[in-house]
Amino acid sequence: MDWITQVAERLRATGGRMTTQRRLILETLAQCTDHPTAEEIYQRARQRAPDLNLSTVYRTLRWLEDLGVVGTQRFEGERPQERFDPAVSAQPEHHHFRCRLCNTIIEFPAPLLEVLKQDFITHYGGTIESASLIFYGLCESCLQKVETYGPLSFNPNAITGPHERPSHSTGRAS
Amino acid sequence: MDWITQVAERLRATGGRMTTQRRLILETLAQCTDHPTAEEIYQRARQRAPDLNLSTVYRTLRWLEDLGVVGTQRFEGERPQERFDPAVSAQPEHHHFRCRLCNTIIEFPAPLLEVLKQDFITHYGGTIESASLIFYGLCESCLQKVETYGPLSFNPNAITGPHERPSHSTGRAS
DNA sequence: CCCATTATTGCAAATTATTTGCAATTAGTG
DNA sequence: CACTAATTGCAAATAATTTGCAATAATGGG
Repeated sequence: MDWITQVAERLRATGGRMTTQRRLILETLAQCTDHPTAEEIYQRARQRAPDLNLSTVYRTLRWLEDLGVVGTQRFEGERPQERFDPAVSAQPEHHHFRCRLCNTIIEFPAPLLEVLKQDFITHYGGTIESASLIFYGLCESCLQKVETYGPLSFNPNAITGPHERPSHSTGRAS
Repeated sequence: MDWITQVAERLRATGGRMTTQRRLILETLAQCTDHPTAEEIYQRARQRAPDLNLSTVYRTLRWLEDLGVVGTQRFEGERPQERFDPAVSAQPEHHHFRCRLCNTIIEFPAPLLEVLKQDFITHYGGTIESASLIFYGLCESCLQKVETYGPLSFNPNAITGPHERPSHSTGRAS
């Protein structure tokens, strides 16, 4: 039984219905190798069904999130939007590296994290149900480029001082 | 030299000016033991200067963020808003545990994370410049309560099925 | 110590991501 | 095939955050 049928089954079990739109969104997700935003998923799915609506995409994504079929991530330095991670059901515990220059995301397992969790509980008590670990840095290929050509001028995280932020200025012409 | 003077100095160094509002916001931040939202900082600061404006709070916070004086965090399951962390300059590398029931945040150091970073680089190359680690679970005191009284009914993360999300419904009366 | 320069503020309006009410549609059931 | 309730599309509502602009205020120089 393939992934979509599996999801459909879980859906039925709770009184849900498998619709054309939901199938389309599931198929779109199945083809993703990245971490798209709701808008991106909408655009990709829309190529096959132009009258698909963005609300439907959001509703479907929230539903999949509740089902644990997709995960959500927020990355620093981005517009305050959510990215969806179609890979959670395949590899429940994976984490993310994000390249500050090319924005590539690398998913990696971190079994050692269990030790960190245990450490935490030993000190503070309680229980840990889930964990989110994100590394930020340069991926190998961007690192090479920087080493070859020197620091790239469009570095989005460059600190420019208090009154001149890269994207959001204080409202004065510079 | 205290923290505020230090920040002020860095500000001057880049052509910035220390204003009443900025000092007020800095003082407010210095008293925080939690991770407030911009709105919360605004409300607290406003008690001493009622005509302070929310935009000013945002602008000041972004400026402090660029300076590395405050950090920002987004927690799962919250409205898509940012929380600000006044503790970053004091302890640059600390991480967060968030209790799913009482929302308490515990900050903890994780020296072992260095091993994880090294692990990653060994496998994938590149460099790691920063890391964000968040644990979600129950804090010791909520765990006790749950063990004593049974699962709490208001569990905000409870999975309720596809068509009935806790907060955002699909638009149908249930 | 006052003035000029220019960073900063307050305000209101704009943006952006996301959610929601509702009438029309449609999947699944008998 | 008809019925019922889940789902959709649409448009409008929220909510967090940013921005343009005129007015204000901090600093450096006379």
